[in-house]
Amino acid sequence: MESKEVLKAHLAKLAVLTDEQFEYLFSHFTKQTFKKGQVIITEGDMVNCEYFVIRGCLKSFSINDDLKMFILQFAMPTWWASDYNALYNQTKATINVDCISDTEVLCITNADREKLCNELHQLEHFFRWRTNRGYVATQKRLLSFMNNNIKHRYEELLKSYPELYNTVPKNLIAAYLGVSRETLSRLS
Amino acid sequence: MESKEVLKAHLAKLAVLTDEQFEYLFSHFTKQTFKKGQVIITEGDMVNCEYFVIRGCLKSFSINDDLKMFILQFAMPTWWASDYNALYNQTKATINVDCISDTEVLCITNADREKLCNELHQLEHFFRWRTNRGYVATQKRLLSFMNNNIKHRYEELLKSYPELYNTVPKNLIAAYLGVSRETLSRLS
DNA sequence: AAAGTTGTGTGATATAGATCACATTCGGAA
DNA sequence: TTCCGAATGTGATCTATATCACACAACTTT
Repeated sequence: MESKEVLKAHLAKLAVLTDEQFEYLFSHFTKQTFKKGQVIITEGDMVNCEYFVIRGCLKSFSINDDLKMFILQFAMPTWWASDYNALYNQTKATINVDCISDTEVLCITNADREKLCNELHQLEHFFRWRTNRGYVATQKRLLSFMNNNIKHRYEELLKSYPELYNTVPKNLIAAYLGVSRETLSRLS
Repeated sequence: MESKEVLKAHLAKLAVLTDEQFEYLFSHFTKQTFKKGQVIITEGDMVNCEYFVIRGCLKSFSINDDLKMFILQFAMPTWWASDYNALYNQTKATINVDCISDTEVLCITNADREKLCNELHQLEHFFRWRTNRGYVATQKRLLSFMNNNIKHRYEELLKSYPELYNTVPKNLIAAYLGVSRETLSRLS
């Protein structure tokens, strides 16, 4: 399936758009490809775009003062990624985004998204629901952190995203779960 | 200031609405008052409404298998609260909401919010941005959990919400920060 | 004012997970 | 095919925080 079709099918789940409307909004996206390990957003830089993953896998992450990495999000195909704090508030990035594997994305600027949301009520509806879902998912993750032990969280993660088990090295899974790779390895 | 004025001023920060439009949407809200300790949402129940706090303070929280409470959110005046996971997906509540002090709220049903968002593009815009902010705030909290020690997180919280220091007992602050009250007490 | 209830401080001990150290396996590049 | 770095497993400590236990202060309620 072509990237255009992937986006169209994705939008159709939450928004009703005519073909003309879709063609119009699609003209605001640009296709980009990256190699494994390439960096897309670097801490400290300004952020202008968000990325819709077509193929491959991204991670967004931060490095703390002790040089420990924490992964905020993996982004598999049909997921969106950016530093939303920086993007929405037009401030410098506080997180990084890079490629876990060779990746193809569709990219749209913050300004274009806002313009399109203003022009197309249905698109504003789509983006409201995308954020609603992200908000609820992040709250759930916070609750899981506080309420469940690591083993439980690991099993929960693998149940929700079985594809991660083979795609993503264990040290990255550990960085997502917020434990050391040694502890993850000892789980069972 | 009357509750109607509070909501109007709050909406005006992100949406442009005529007086008629505001009156129309306000007619969908109902005013409710609760006493300190009263429960608004109970785990396991269905959730139909979300609440805009006018006066007082709410907390949303979960209790895990070890009977430990984790506070997902405090809701001070002009904050919104509900179990959004349950509300958006029309499933049973997994968190509780109750009153830290005597509280007055404006209440709107999920169905009415969706209806109004569909009728008024500007309101959909408002709710998209409200969730955007909530999403970013929750991500920041997750990052702070992983990257900062308790003392740092406590100071960060008091800097962001100094009113909590005198309003909310320390055991609840501990439950929000995800530490025992003893550890919080030993901090400085 | 007495009595219960809720909130807070602090010592002693227990424990989950981090950290350090090293061995082993695996997959890609020369 | 060999070599090197990345990924993984596992033992031996270390440490931050939880847990238990108690004292006391600060409120409500009667």
